[in-house]
Amino acid sequence: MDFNKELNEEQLKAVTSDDGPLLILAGAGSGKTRVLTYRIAYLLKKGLSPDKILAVTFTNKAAGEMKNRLLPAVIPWIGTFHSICARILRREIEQLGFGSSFSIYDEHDKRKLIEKCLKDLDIDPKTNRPPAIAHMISMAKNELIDCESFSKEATDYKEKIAANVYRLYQERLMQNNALDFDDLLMLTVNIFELSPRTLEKYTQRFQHIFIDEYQDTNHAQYRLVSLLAQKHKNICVVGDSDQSIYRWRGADIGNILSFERDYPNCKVITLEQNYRSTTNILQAANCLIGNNSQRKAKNLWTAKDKGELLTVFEAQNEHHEAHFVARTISNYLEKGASIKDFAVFYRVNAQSRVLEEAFLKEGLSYRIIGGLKFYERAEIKDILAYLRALVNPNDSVSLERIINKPRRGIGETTVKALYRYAKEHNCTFYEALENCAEIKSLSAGAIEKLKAFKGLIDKLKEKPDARLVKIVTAVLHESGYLESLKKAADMESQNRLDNLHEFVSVVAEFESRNPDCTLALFLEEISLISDVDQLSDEEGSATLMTMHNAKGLEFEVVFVTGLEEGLFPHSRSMFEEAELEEERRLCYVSLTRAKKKLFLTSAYSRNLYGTGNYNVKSRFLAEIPENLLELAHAPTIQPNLDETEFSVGDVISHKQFGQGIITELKGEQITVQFETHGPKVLLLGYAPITLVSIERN
DNA sequence: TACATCAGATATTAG
DNA sequence: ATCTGATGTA
Repeated sequence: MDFNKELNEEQLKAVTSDDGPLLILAGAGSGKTRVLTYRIAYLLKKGLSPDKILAVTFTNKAAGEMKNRLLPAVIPWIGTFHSICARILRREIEQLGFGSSFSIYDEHDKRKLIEKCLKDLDIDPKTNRPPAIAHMISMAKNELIDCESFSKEATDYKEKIAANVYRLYQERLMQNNALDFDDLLMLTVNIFELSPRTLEKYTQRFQHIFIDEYQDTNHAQYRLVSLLAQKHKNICVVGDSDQSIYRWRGADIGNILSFERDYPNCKVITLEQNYRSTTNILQAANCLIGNNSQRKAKNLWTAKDKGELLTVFEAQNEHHEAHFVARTISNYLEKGASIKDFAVFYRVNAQSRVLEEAFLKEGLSYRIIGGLKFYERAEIKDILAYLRALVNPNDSVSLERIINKPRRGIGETTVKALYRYAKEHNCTFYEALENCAEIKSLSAGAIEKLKAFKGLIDKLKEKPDARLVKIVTAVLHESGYLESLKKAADMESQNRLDNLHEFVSVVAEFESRNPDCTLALFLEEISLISDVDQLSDEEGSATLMTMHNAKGLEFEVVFVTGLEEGLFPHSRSMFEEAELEEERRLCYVSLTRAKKKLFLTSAYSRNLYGTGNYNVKSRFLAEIPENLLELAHAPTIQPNLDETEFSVGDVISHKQFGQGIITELKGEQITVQFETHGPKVLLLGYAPITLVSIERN
């Protein structure tokens, strides 16, 4: 690393700045990752020991990249907040009464448990929706509010209900020796606040702390950082308030805005030169974000050329839009472009399917980041539940999941009887299973089946030191899981078998990377994996992902799709100013991912979740100066209309524009004179129209 | 008592 | 499209 050669003046200042609090306000594409890694390298060169550093990144992938760049130094404490907290908790959580082999519950497990709590508290899930309650609990945890204080401060009816659920939910988590994602943060803070000795151990160790994407930290993370940094005050945070997009997850933009107040003697360095995008792209982004009132103005600039204009395409519907994207990429490829340089962003995962279809039709290879995640597929969750149950027998959510998978004739009534027994005897679900013979209400047959199940678990548990692959294959075979899928012999089961096969190779691969890894550590790692973590630097495909996942990435050519009111900005976030501004920041993040060329697409009509919508163009399009935009000429398409043929003179009906008469037919283009909207050119095969009457001479 | 089947509600963004 | 709850059946 040649600091003087590879860094600009401000970057160099940031890298070589003295000890003490340091705030780096880094605009999009201003080289913040580089600055962060170089600063760490600089400190190492000055003699700082690598194990005195704590570096928090937003994804594990970013952590991996940083590690690679810093080779040969090995920095043991680099990771996301969640993975670092999990690591601390494995060592310290016994202070709070949990066991160190706790399970980590994902959103799905959490929802199951909350639904169960509602049932036990006799709360109607129709009037008190589990997701809403889960959200309230999650927000409370992010604010470090425990159920006692939550209960005390609950004023309205809904809050009081949520407070009761919170209490029971927390109780159940403890019984199951399980933590949800929010607990990882909250409990770590709790330990540090309860035990000054423990805190001392870590503040002593972490002489230099680095936090990336500081604008997206929530209160719990903020508190954690404050506690850890209080001793040495060598805290370097990097972020950009214009890129804060996780308010809905508790992120508080105020954390970065008040850093200077929190650390009065801090040094502030602003990085305003963008090295990524063309002037046009950057100007578009700057103008857009200028519409936010809650922000500190800054002037992001680039030395690059103007580059091309941003291309706007207004599609008839989502298929047309997807086709445009795929076709446009094809055209680039014919001219020699490389497919890995293309990315398509969308607001909601549900948009990906149509894009996927278009890519398949066009013969383009693509990969989708996020969406239906590998580890969320039922069969994978099943095998993971087995593994979790082996590590943590208290985990009743996992036990219940597998108790009748594959079918062993243990039904709902039996499971309920076990829960009742556990409650009456104040013991765990597993202990109820152990003592199932004592349960009066169970038939001899049911008891036999339960005993057989418990025997299976115990047998699998016998080899805790075996190799991971061995344990996994033993689970798959001895549980009868594989066999039952093979017997089913339909397409879906075959698919599941393939996925399980893939899972075994994931395990094998993991094991070869971490030779003496335990099952518990393996489980922890995969529950904290993020979507972008799985994004490899693959050469042969375009990337499809949500705008949220795009944070921190860059591509030569970017398509931002679905620029329609109600979708982007999303209907759930367009009526409150703070939420709307977050949508705009999300748009800003999306635009600034592009290096050379940006396409912005929208559709007149869009089918989402099975119902049609007619949307107007997103306000974000209007916020970009017109002189930076050009309209796309639609690429040639193959009309895919077969049943109905149209002729000049026919009356057609369009859901948005109403009735109209066809005045011209030219190839796949039809011109329609609408009664109320005037003339429009629509594309046959994509236009959402139906024939009303035929008027031909 | 377990399980197949069907109708009906429900759906942002994510570690 | 996917999951839940109700209903019918062995």
